[in-house]
Parts: sequence; structure tokens; C-alpha cells
Amino acid sequence: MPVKTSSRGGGGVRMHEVAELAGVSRMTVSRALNHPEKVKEKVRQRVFDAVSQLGYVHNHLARSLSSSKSNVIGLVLPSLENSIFAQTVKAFSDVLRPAGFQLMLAESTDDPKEEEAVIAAFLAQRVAGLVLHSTRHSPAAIRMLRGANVPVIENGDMPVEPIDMVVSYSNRAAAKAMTLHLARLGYGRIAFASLADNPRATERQLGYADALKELGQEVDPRRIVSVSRGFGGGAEAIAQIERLAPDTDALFCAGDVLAVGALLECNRRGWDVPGRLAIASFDDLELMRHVNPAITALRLPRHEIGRRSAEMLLARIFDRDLPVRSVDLGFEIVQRASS
Amino acid sequence: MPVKTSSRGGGGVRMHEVAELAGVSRMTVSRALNHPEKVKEKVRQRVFDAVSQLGYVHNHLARSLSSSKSNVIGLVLPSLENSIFAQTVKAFSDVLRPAGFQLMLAESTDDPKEEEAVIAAFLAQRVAGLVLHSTRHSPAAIRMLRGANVPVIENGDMPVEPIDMVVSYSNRAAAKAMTLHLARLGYGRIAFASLADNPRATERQLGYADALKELGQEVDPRRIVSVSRGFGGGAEAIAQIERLAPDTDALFCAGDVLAVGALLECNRRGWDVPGRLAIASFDDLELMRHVNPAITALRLPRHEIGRRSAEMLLARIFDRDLPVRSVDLGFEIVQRASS
DNA sequence: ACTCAAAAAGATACCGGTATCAAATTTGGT
DNA sequence: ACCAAATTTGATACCGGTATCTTTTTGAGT
Repeated sequence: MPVKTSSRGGGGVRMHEVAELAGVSRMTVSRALNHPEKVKEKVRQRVFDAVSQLGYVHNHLARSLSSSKSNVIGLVLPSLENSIFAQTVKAFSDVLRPAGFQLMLAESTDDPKEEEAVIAAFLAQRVAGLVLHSTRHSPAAIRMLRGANVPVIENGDMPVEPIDMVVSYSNRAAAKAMTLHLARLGYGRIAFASLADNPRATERQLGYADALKELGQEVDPRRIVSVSRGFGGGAEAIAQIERLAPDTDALFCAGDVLAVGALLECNRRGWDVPGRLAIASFDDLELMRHVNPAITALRLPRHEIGRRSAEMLLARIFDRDLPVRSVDLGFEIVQRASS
Repeated sequence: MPVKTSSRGGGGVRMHEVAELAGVSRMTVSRALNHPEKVKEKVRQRVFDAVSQLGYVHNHLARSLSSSKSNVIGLVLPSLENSIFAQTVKAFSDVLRPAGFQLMLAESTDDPKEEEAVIAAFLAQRVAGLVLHSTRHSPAAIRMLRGANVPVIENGDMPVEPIDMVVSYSNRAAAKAMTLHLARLGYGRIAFASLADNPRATERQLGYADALKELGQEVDPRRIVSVSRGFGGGAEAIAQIERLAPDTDALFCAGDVLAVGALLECNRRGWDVPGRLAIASFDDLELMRHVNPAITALRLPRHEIGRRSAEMLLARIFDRDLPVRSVDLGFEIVQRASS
């Protein structure tokens, strides 16, 4: 037969009991916890003692409800498995935790409908702010966000029509710059490896086309290869190039993993890089520096995006009237031996 | 002068207003939302219409507080930047979302004090359950968890003294198995590359030592190299081996990234792998299959760990009296060309 | 049409805090 | 020592829902 060990069955100590033990009112306990400076030193100490003696755990649910102030930030990523987002998440967390905020995470799989569902769920949790690592949203999602009056930051690209604030770089501009860089190095038949169903990869492809146009070249469809995710995709790209456009002299990959996959496939085939084919990557993972040859890459401010996003979000949460800002953090081309 | 646009200043629609529009009581709205089957079809429809007409967003804060049932799960990872956890998180999320649960994430940096702070913060949010990707906890943390009466799952290893439930594999057993595997292949002077300050790497080293003991070999301290994180660590390992124990014929790396770093360094030096030095990894990233030669690795059930953890947690949340279980999901050795 | 159990809807109290304003206490100037 | 102003503490209502119990409605069986 089960025995109750306390009057609240392990459900936790309430603030009231802390107040009683400390000989003050609930309100004073609440103050000691939230605005310690507003409670006299001696009383505060009594409260803290009571808290630790009873093992009291503040109930942030009740606090948020009562004060209409949440301390949770929602973060929506296209994919939880993609390590390039890890840096952003880390930087985000590093800023939020010291400020007393928690991070709620969900995946959108780059599907606006799915994103909409996630946003609805986060709004139901009354998040204090939202970060969306995407710039394509369903109309319903936009309506919800506007209606909820919650600070929002978009991250994955520079959107044409921002919902609220933006911290990002431009995929299109970056891809264009890298393509021009390869051209400047003397490569004249540059191919582009893209990922299907990835809106950021699509933007990058546009940037690639922009560059060719500026160079006075036609976009040769044989040199645009669409491959699957993962290292295998890089190998596919090499195979397709050999089959469809063997005179290609440089390959610009829409993603880091693709670039490594392509390079390793070249290694396997004994193709000289960059002699037979130069390779460049859209993202600069640590791995890029360690493969042989090291891969020329676009360094994107992943960490900075997380940090600035978190900072701007917090600033906005504390001061609703702060102006809306759009920050383009740019990018950097890191030239290495692969091109 | 600011103008209020509505009586609640964008703060959202309350259930009461939905009830009014639908011509029912708040309670009926609540039922229609939480237990639709308990409300008559016709009324339910009226409620749903009112909800969408007003753009009502259910307040899960209030719901959780009132019902003492949270729909948030806390997940504590040693590092947010390590991609090996990504699979676990992904699997976790895939199970939780359809069940209506949200994921809260935080980083412990393998520091029990930091972990303790994170756990306290999660308990304050009244998470319905917690997953800890670690097995070393501060006494205060354990006390808090026991006191909070919250389902907990430990993940990173098979702990000697579990807090509650466990879903993992044994680092020590896996490392021992791989070392024995290398020995069986004929390697007689096996080195071990470890990461400092990583409790899981420490366990793995013990497994390595277990194997040598079983083989009747002494542990040669020259063959235990402690390196820094990242691909660079793998290069360090090769350098140390060359300097301290050049007759080493196999290197077992405590981490995937280390193994790749080591292999790439061998490539650079022109060392034949596995002729000059065999390499094996503790973790089987996709990359392992793509490098040249492909790396022999321990395949750990990262995805399965996430899925089972989430399932067990949910089962426990819905039925408090479920028996506590410890699940050892084991591991698998994937023999490839590097050994 | 009538009975009665089952199903549906409602009234009320409460979840555990905080905002707000009022009351009590302290502080400093003279 | 006395009073006004400032600081500290407390009383009360409310945040937005749900649990629980009660009342009303429904409908099957006769």
C-alpha cells in the first residue's frame, strides 16, 4: 500500500511554506528571489536560508503566467542533424543562459507547413522570442507571428520582406563572390553542385548564375548538378561532372559536406585537385583545413549570427520599443590549396 | 502618443472570449481542446470555429500550471557543438513532437557544477522529464532530481549507480571489444588516443586497458596519448606516437574526429594506413566510410538511444508506476580498410 | 410518454506565483 | 526627539487555464 511521504506527495515546496519558515509574506519571498536588492539584507538572508533548508525550487511556470514574462526562447532550425547549425546554437546558448533564459528547440525540415506547426507550438508555450533559421514562411505563420507580437529574428538568409529583425548573411551574394573568386583565379568552366529542396542552396545557385552573367558567360545546365545530402552527394557530383561535362575545371559546392565528399572522391579516382578540378565550398567547417588539399571555402559568421541574434532578441525583450534592425554580417573567402 | 489597439494590447485572446463567441462555458472550450471526444460534435465544431476566427492560441503555461502537467522535456548535453549528439537529439525530437512535447536544450560542458545549474533551471521550468547525457553528477544535483520526483534518463554510459532510468551502451565494454578486435587482426602494439577532461574518454581508456590485461600485455604509458579536441588532436596523436613510440602498429582513437584527423595526418606524411599504422575510431560518423582508406569504427546506437529514451520517458510520464528500466543497447564493430 | 443511467455542460475553487497599491518601518534633517 | 520622505513589507486581486463535483441534457428501453 502506497504511503504519502508528505502532504504534497513529492510535488514540491510552495513559496508559501518558505515564507512561513522565514517569517515573512509570500510577496517578500517573491521579491527576494526576483529583485534581491529590494529586500533588506537581513530578511533576504532569512529567505535564502529557508529556501535552501526546504529545497524550494522556484516555479517559473507560475511566474511567467502571473507576470506575463516568459524566460524561454524558441529556436527553429531546418535540420537538427546538420552540424553547421551547432555553432549558432552554441553561441546562442552562451548568451541566453547567463541572462536566465532557456532554449527550446525544434526542427522545420525546410517545410513551411511543418514550420508553421512548430511556431504555433512555441507560441502556445508563450516564448519570449523566436529565432527562425529560414526566410520562407507560410502566410498563416506570418499572421500568427505578427498577431502574437513576439520578437522574431530570421537567420538563414537576408529576406526580401523580413517579419521583424534579421541577422544573417546573403547566400546569393556570398555564392556570387566565390564564383567570381574562382574566375579570377583563372577557372573558366565552373560547375555548381546543389542540394534539391533546400531554399538556401537555391539562393546560392542564383548567386552562381549572377556571377556567370557578370562574367559574360552563359549558364551551362550541364554544369549544374543536383545531388543528395551527405558525403555521398559529393561523390555523385564528381560522377555527374565526368559524365556530362568532363571539361569542367572547377566545382563550387553548395555545402561543406558536399565539398569534402567531392574531394575524397577525387582522391579516390586519382584526380589532381586543383590540377584536374578545383574545389570550393560554401561553408568553412574545421574539416576544410585538414583534408588534403585544404579546401577553399566561404567562411560564414555562424557563431556571430548566434551571438548577435541572442543579444538583439534580449535587447528587444527588455525594451519593446527598440528599433527593428536588419544586420548583414557578411562573409569571407578563405583561399586554400584546392583552388 | 501610443494608442492601444485592443483592450489587451496584443497580449492575445483568452479562452473566455472563445467561450463567449461559441456560446459555451470556458470549461467546454478547455475540454474541446484537450479531450475533443468528451464534447459533442456540434459544440466542438462551434468551439473550433471560434478558436480560428479569433486566432486563439492555447496558453500551455496556464495549462501546465493548473494541471501540474508540463509538456516540456529537458535535455542536457555535454556539448552543443559535437555532431555525434545531433543524431540523438534528432531521434528524440522525432518521438516527442508527435506526442505534443517540446524540447528544452542546455549544455553542461561535462562540468558537474554547470550541470547542476542547468538541472535546477530545468526543474524551475517544471519539465515533465529530463535526459542527461552524462553519468557523473554532483551530489546536490542527485538530491534535487530525487526530490523533484521527475523521470530521468541517463544516456552517456552505463552508470554504476543510476539515478532513475538508463538507455546507453558501455563505453568501457565497447573500447575493450575494439581493442581485442585489433589484437585479433594481428596488431600487437596498439596505442590509445584520449581526450583530457572527458569522462567518457576516460572510461574508454579503461576498456582499452582491460583488453590489454586480458591479452596479457602491460599498458605502455608511451602508447597512451592525450590530445586536444578536434581534427588537430588527431594530428597531435600521430606526432606524439612518432616521437614516443614509433613502433606502434595501431591507433585506437577515443573519438571520431580524432580518428579522421589522425588518418589525414598519415595521408599527409605518406604513412601507409594500415600498413604503417592501423587506425580505428570509437564512433562511426558517416565520414568514416568516405575517407581513404575507410576507417574501422565502433557503431554506437546514437539514433536508437534517442528514440528509446524518448519512448521510455513518455511511457513513464503517462504511467508513474512503470518499473525503472536500464537498457544497454550495445554496439557493433564495423571493420573497414584502415585496419 | 416515462424512467433512469449515461453523457454533456457548467459552477466553483484552485494551480503557484506577481502586480499594485496600501500600511508599516526606517532614515535623515533639524 | 519629531516629522516628512524614502524604503521596506504586506494584503488583495489576478494571470489563464483545469480538476472536481453538480446540474442539465440526452437517449435507450419499455
